Amino acid sequence: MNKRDFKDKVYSELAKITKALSNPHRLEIIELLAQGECSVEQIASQTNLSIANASQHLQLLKLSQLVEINRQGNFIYYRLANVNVFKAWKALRELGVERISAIEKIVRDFKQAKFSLESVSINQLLIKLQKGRVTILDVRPETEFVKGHIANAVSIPIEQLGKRLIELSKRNEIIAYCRGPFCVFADEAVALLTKKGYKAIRLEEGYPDWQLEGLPIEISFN
Amino acid sequence: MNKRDFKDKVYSELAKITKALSNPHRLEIIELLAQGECSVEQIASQTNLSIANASQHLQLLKLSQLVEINRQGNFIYYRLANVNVFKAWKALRELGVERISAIEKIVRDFKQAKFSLESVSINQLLIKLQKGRVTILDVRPETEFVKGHIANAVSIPIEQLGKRLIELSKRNEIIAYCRGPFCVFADEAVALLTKKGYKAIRLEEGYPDWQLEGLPIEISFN
DNA sequence: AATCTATTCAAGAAATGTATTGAATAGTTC
DNA sequence: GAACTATTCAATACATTTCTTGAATAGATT
Repeated sequence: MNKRDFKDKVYSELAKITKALSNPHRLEIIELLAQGECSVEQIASQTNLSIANASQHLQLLKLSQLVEINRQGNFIYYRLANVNVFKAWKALRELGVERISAIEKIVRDFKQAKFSLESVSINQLLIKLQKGRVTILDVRPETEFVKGHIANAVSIPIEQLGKRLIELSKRNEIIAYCRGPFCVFADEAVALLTKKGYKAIRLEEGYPDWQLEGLPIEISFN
Repeated sequence: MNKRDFKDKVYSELAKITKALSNPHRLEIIELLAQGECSVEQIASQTNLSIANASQHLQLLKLSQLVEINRQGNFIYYRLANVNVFKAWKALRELGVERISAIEKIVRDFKQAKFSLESVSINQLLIKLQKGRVTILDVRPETEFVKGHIANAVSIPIEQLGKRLIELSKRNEIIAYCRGPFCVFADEAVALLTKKGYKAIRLEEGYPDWQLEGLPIEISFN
């Protein structure tokens, strides 16, 4: 094998992995799995794909060793193969947000119509926590909260928030978080809470980013 | 715009950027540009592409805002748009090296035949530097050395190394480096130096990794 | 063993990505 | 401004990716 053949092989393997990531549905699946493992059906319904199509994408991700499976009863649960998968996803996300004005514009257009554009970063949240008087609110679906959440966070899934406001104290500032910067659950929560007279702001990043930093998390067992 | 449309748009933009990276030639081009800016012709010859084909790939990278151009006289020089492009490339590289045994195997098969598999990391090099008695040797083409290199490194391009051994002292340990983990210039250098009685080992990472860490570099002007 | 259920497979149509070729362009030099 | 040079464009052929549909499979439950 000469040097050129060697290079061609290495880069084409690398491209295979990158190709496995370079599809909108698979990127969304990666973000979803970063919240915790999911069955095929859950993935399909969360991402608006047919079951067969979701399965096909998952096969491809599995082939590229980006996800792994875990059979439990009738269900097959998929999860990210390891933390580097999320790291690569995050690097792409940051590249996207920074470089491609198209994404920024899409996000701004969509949010500006309905939501505040303000947010706090993980580091800013840590400072606020030291000072106290903060409620961390997880507005993802409860299944995701159960699989792992920021330590001491309260779970009120976004679609229940309207009915469960009473559980939140007006004396604390509320920091709402969700799956990540492209997820609007937290924006919806902040919009509702602000309207009802709460002081609320969203966390810029999502649960997987918090977890990646090695910050304290909790997992619910039942 | 509803929430589903919003997600579809965001992820498909993100996928576009990722697609721009997901081709073996474009990944190789990114790595090459991480060494410093290059003209189309240089890129084509380094990557074994036809000029027209290299140009086509570069157009695509430019369209995705991953690279930028700088016209000087007759030549158009391409460079990475910013450091996040290299960061994303690095994240993919690390994902690849760790997850895909195929890459590891290709690297091992190719190198084991000819080269030592030993290497030092950037951190290990920093420790060695404190102790002294180390020569840092840049074996990339001189054009790349000129565009930026590790501070105090000596430049002897790999194809001149045989004739210029006299410039190196046998009293120092020689740390050879090149473009990155997939580049074999440093391995070739270590093989030659070891054969000639020098104590030599390669740096695992490449110049762009060193630069990304914010470690001291030098740029030659002329 | 028969049935059920979640998931995967297989085939085909449509869309997208890639390399090659030769012509076109835009800027430089004479 | 004519000739030159580096780069890009355009058209084509070919390969790859993606979605849809309906059938197949593998494991769990009865």
